Amino acid sequence: MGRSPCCEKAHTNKGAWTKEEDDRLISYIRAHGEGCWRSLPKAAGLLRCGKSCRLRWINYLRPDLKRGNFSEEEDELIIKLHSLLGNKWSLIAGRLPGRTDNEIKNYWNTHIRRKLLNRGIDPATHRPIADSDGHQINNITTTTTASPDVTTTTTTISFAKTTPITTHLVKNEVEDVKTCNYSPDRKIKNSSPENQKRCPDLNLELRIGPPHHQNNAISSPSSYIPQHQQSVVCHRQTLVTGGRTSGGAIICFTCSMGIQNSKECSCTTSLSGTSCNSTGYDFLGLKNVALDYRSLQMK
DNA sequence: AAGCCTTTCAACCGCCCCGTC
DNA sequence: GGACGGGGCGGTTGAAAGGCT
Repeated sequence: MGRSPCCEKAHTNKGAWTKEEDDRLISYIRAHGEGCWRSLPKAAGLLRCGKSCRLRWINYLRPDLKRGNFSEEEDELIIKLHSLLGNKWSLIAGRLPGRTDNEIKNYWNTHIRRKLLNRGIDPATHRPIADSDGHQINNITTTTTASPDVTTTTTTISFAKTTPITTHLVKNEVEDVKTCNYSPDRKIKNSSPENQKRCPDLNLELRIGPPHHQNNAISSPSSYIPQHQQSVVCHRQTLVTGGRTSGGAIICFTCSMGIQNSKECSCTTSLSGTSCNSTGYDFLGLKNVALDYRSLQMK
């Protein structure tokens, strides 16, 4: 027995929304707020599927939407987040106020993909595209600068036909992702074949800077846990080894993303008052201060 | 001007997760 | 513990707009 359809398809409109339908939806949500999407169309007098109403509201009618072109900063943030999260458009959208997952997804497919290809980067893997012989077509050089608080590595990627691209990576940011089977969304099965396949694609060749030495744990690239052994074990290792330190506090990557003490994290640090919170660790601009994972999803 | 091709993006579809009973 | 319903997500589609010949 299949599940019941979300709406009576025979009596619903499809396709582009009319101004009148938009007005009805807006005025209904203004009056009653977002609620049960299934019953909303009937209550609002719309011949639309509830899901269609939700989509229309979220992607187009919401008052806090930022319309217009993406800025260069937004472009780069999307690229960076995509390299870490993959096609998790809702999570990426959560870091771009006023943008929707659908909008970012479309923008990725129409603009950023091409932009990366022009740079000689495979948009799926974020790795340099190899030539027909399998050789990478670029040169990567790195320089490292150290300040008392943070070690910053500058990676310059040179292409034969394009201008150099320079990325600035804070020490161990990439390492955090490499070693941690981090799953910001519980839909990502850490141990699933799909995810295990995807993790190596997280720009891993850009692992830069000396490995982190903490608590006699993993200290060199060669001692990373083999991928097939990663999962909870890997995660716990990462809690110790993958995080950055600041003032002696060890910062769990997962905590830094605001997911501590969830199923993804069993470390003892707390956002609400101990090490993580006090450090102000800024991962991709994700200041952990008051960062709630739920807020990433925004919707 | 007309026809064809390409690009863009709003909207749909099907699946999955989670909460409730 | 299992069934069910609602909501959310990512992938895909197709109409409209723009560009090119």
